[in-house]
Amino acid sequence: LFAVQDDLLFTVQQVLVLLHVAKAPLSVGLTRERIVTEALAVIDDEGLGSLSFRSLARRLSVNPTAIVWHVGTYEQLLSAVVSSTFLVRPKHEPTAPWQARVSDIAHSFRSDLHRHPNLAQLVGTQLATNAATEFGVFEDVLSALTDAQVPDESILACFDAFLGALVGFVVLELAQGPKHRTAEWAEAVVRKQAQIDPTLLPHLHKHREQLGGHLSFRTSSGAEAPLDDSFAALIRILITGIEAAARW
Amino acid sequence: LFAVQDDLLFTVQQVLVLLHVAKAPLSVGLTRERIVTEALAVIDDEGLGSLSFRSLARRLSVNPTAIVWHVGTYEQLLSAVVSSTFLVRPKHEPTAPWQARVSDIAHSFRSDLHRHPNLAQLVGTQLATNAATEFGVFEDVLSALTDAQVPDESILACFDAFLGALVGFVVLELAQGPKHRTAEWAEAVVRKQAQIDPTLLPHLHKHREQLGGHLSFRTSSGAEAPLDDSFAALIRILITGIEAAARW
DNA sequence: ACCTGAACACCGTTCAAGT
DNA sequence: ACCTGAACACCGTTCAAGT
Repeated sequence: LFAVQDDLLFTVQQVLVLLHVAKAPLSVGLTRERIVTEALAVIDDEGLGSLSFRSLARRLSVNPTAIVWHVGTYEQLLSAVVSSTFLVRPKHEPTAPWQARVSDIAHSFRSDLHRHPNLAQLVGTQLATNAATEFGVFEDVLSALTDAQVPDESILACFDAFLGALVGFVVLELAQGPKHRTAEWAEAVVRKQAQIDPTLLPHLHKHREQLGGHLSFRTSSGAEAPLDDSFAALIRILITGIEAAARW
Repeated sequence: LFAVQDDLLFTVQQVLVLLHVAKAPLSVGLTRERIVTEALAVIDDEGLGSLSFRSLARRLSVNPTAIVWHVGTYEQLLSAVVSSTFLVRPKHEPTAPWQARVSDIAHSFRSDLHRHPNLAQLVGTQLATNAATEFGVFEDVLSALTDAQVPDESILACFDAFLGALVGFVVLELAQGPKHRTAEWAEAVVRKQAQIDPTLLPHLHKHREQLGGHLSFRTSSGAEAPLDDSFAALIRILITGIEAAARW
């Protein structure tokens, strides 16, 4: 009995906490986790613009300030939501060739973000997630680059290049159109494409039929019209580019 | 005199407008252009978070609703600011090899955005700029890809891949850290890096000394600590990747 | 420890009114 | 045409107070 004294002391503390809770039945059982989950649901269903402490508070039937107590500032809530989405991530066994592993990582990241399109603008702009995300993916990428025989002097530059291109592409792919007057805007975009001058912009004019669905010319987000072929091309380009980096 | 009747009629209208203005000396001479310029100044100096119709109105000594009348909604103001930044862009003469031209485009885009780092989050998330931006750059990219002998079936996929990687990388590079408690956050990031397990994450552990300045591990934005080497690596990777795309 | 409630200093947007 | 002013329906965050 005396041998477990430390454990007992700790238990006494826990009991005191429990009594405290019992004395205060107004505690609604609000958790940081519940808040983050609900916030993600709001972002997915209604968009980032509809998320606020006050709207969250209404859905959770609590006072807005109760949320502040749990998650801190609004900025911290957002980065908590982002990192909660990318927490679980299977570490790849390094049996397959590095090209296949890199391609796997890329496609799985993209489908993760496509599941929460409204999160893209946060991933692109928030540096705050750096402290929270798991390191597994980054180990996998670095392992693949090592297997690709990229020299040590340039391996981290290639690391940045790959991750930046990958994440950046998907973020841009999922960029959103304007909230209001989308119809007029879409018309304006199409009208401007129709006016492409054959002599001034011959190459754009040559491919003008297919241009509509591509970057800087499309009228719908990647959430509705995913750029599958373009992403496949990017991965292919990156892989052959990294293959060449072994001879730098 | 009668031959220029149309012109005269138009002039009469203009005179009426001028009289109208003369009768209303309260018109402060507020222009859409002045508003956009001032908005960009606010974004550059104090960050996007400090920009609002009301703060702009104070700086311009007008009523907030006067701004609404000129630029429309807040969202439209933002996309006006973005497109105003990327309006002037010299068209490259297609004399140099396509690799050099593509590299030029990439570096000039990056230095443009580095001049306005706080604009990056808008470029990454706004699709609305599509209607406003000049088509010159896109023609140049497509021209380069044609010279690279990328087949017609995959040229637009490569177009997306290149632009997405380029713009996406720079947007991520310029991502901002948290506004408050940046010191504690930076400590947390560094502390987590120090705890990298050599057996679980061997590759990260091997390069742990250099990791601090790179994507997903840095504590400062690309505005303060630009990722020059990483960007150079990206361009090199993309170019050799596109070279291979000719044989797809 | 966990939550309420009031208060503060903000927002974008609409709409009627002035000149 | 261009701008003011009031009003509406929102915000995040602080801080004292309750249990």
